[in-house]
Amino acid sequence: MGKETSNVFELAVLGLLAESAMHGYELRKRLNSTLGSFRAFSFGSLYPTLRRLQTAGFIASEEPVVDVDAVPLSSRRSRVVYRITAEGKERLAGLLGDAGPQSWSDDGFGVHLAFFSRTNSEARMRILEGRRRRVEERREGLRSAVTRAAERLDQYTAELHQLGLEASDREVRWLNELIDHERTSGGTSAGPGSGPSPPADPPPPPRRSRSRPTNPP
Amino acid sequence: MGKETSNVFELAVLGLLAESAMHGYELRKRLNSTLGSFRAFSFGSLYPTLRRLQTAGFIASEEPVVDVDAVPLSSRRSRVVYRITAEGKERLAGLLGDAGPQSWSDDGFGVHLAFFSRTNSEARMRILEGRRRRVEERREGLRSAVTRAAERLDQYTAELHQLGLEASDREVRWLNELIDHERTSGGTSAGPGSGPSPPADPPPPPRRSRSRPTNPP
DNA sequence: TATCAATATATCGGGCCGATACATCACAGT
DNA sequence: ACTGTGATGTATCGGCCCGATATATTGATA
Repeated sequence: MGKETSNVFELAVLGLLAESAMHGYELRKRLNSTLGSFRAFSFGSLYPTLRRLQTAGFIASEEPVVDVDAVPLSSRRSRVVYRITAEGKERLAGLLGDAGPQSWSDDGFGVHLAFFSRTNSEARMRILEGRRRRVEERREGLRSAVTRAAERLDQYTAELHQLGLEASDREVRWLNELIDHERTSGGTSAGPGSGPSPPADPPPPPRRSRSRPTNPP
Repeated sequence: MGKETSNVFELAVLGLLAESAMHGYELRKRLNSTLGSFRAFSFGSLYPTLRRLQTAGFIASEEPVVDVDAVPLSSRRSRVVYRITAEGKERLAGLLGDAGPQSWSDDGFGVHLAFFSRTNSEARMRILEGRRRRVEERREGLRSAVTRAAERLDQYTAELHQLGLEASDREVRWLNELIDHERTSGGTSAGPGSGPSPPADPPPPPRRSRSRPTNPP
């Protein structure tokens, strides 16, 4: 009976701790800079999450015990460093491969994307396609919302929805390019249980940005 | 004193009930079609909100009591109709004029915008400018996030942030046009008690349409 | 030394939501 | 007439998430 707490944080925290052990404050900074901009990870969520993960055995806390030597007894408090455990790594692998509904959500998708280099091609595909379906649905909803608002003569709302409609449309096109790229150059490992280790396969960086050159090669 | 529960729902519910009394299910449908697309209003939020508003005296429930006649004792359940009270109307006026932080949030802005025709020009201005500041901040955050992600060679995340950056940029431009329009032709919106204008002067419909990030994942 | 800002950990109240459980009703298929 | 299926309709519960808040410790600055 899986609990399936869902929890977008879980993936984010485990993913970061898998790279290197660190303490809460640092964790939160990285969360908000690296993955951030999607959502603001607050302490009120972080610490409970850390405790949950610790209770579950996915992470362990180590106070940097300097014990004797140079430290009498006070000082040397705070700065609780967390590291991922073996079970945590398994859990992380499971979460990375899980292309469930939470991975198409706005928040979940961003977090999953941030760890795409550690996600196998098949899961990437399912996540991208799921996200696309999700955004297409939103787009259709917006489309009728624009019509409805226009009929109600609510110009303000109509334009706001129009704005969202265009944004959704752009995201769908972006996803199409990503999926295209994934299909042509990423689909080498088809089987689910097949070779899980593409030895040294850096994330196939998809090209993009039609309207904006921004990133010259 | 002021509770300031914030509560985006409060404005949305009061705003709709001010137009006409209706029951929960209908309320939710309108919420999700008229204002919807920003967020999914769920029953798990709606009913507690209704109870809160009722307790506060802002709305009143009326069961369409058919009592005797044609109904033995069972049946004639469900369909609890809610109507706004005098206090509720005052509260609504207060919320409409409140250009606080919650009105620049993604959700809050959409709801406020939906009732712009009943919002006076000054509050509209403050809301639009506040929203613009908010989106500009997000845009700057995204800008540096793109750079950071590019430096980390995380092409996926960099592109996602780029997508959000462009969307934010479009929203800022859209807001600029709205604000421009408001500045040049605003001021015709009346206060709460003023008479309706038969000669037809609906919300000043600004032209153009750009994108809107919805909520950039 | 005093003070300020950043670092760092932690909790609490309350709101919001997905899931779920009930009923009632309209209506189509049989 | 019977049945079942889906829409209508009201409601609650558990759990997560977040803003606000409290409290130390450190480093820099005046």
